[in-house]
Amino acid sequence: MARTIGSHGPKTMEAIRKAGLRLIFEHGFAAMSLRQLAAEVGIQSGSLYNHISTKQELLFELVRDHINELLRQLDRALQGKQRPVDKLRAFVAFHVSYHMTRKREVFIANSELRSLEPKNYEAIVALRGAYEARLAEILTEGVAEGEFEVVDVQVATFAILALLTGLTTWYRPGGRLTKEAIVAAHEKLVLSSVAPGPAPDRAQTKRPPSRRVATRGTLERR
Amino acid sequence: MARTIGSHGPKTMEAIRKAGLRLIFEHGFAAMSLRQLAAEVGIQSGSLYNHISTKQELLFELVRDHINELLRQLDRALQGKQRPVDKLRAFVAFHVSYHMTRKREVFIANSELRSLEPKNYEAIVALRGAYEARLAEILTEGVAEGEFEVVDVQVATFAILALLTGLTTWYRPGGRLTKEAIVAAHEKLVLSSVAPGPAPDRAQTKRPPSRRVATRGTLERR
DNA sequence: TAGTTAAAAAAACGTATGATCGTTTAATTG
DNA sequence: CAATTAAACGATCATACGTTTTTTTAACTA
Repeated sequence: MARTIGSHGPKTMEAIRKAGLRLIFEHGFAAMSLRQLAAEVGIQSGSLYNHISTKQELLFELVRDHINELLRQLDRALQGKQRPVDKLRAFVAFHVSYHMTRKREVFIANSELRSLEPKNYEAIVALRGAYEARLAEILTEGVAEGEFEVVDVQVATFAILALLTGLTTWYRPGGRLTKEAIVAAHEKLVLSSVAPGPAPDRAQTKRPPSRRVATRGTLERR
Repeated sequence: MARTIGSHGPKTMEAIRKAGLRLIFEHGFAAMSLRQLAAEVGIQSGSLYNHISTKQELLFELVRDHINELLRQLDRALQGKQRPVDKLRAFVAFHVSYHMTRKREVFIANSELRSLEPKNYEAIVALRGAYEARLAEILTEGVAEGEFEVVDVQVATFAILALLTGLTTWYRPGGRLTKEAIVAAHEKLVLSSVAPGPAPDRAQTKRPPSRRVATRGTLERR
């Protein structure tokens, strides 16, 4: 017995990616074995090599394709928006909605960078940088036009991204809140966080001078 | 040749923890081998078992002790604070300052939950819940006293924690910004994010009705 | 100082891993 | 329909893993 009746390359590849995504999410890249993955797909582990050349390639492509799709859809969501506040709102709505359905990919893209080989790592970091740049651009414009106020654009960019992405750690479909409520909650948080003007109890608090800094800095991600 | 001259249990244990922290951070728990760890410490891999009983125990204790320390110091930072806004500011300042020095622990505590055995996992999740509860409590009080406004306390809690913790992914000592500037940037973001009142351009935006919800929900973490 | 405990080295155990390779069958192509 | 390609099976390779066990030496204790 050899080739299974009904086998079809593209279909098997899809099953591999789907199972890989789940197993890496649940166990981690290193802890997922190819025997485990193959069993999940319904083939023998040696057969995986008809579809992927290495285990590393599977991880790389899962992460890369996720980020590429994210960029594609973000650009679509931002289309036609002119004012920074509209862009930011669209960014938030898109990010939250999209990430509700990509919990696994996001977690893996954050936790498995270290499992990527150097060349792959660099490619992924560059893609992530492109996504971050879009938000930084929105904030920079908003600050320049007086619509936003932040202490530091780069810090705000990373912080807001973290805030928005954090939902993947707790969100589950069918929970207490509707998708719309969650989007609304994040919109309020984010749009308020960069709103010009005082934070609570300015009259009784000492705050650093309000500085509007719109420069890119030397901050690095790990 | 057997016992090395100058060996001292507590000291070796500390070296194991330190090396373990770094290697797990850099490679992941599953990808770090005990031979690698032992080499880093300067002993043979079998000798590790004089100090730890299993590889799993090492991970568990690293994560558990980190969170316990976090809780201890948070409570100290909140001491004497009465008003919600003061508590929140103290929370932010503490969280940001503390996490600047615990980048590795934090990343591991977030990405290696899945590497914990069920019993250990539950213990850690409970500890994390205690930390989250402290922020949720502050927000709830603030909302009840009219100092804060959020769409949903639980969502805001998780979002703010994510925002504050996100710094560990990019912060490096000696970067462009001083520690104080980073704390200030986060304070502005967080305190503004829960500030009562309008987000930018209320006049031109449709927003959901402002609801002050202070209930605990059924949200779950992964 | 003899006995005990601690902590290391060294070797081995039982099991597991990513990947290779040869064979077999199914599907496709001209 | 024969030949080719695709995709699977089954076995194996070379290496690695967490852990155990025995031995050896250092440090401590009474």
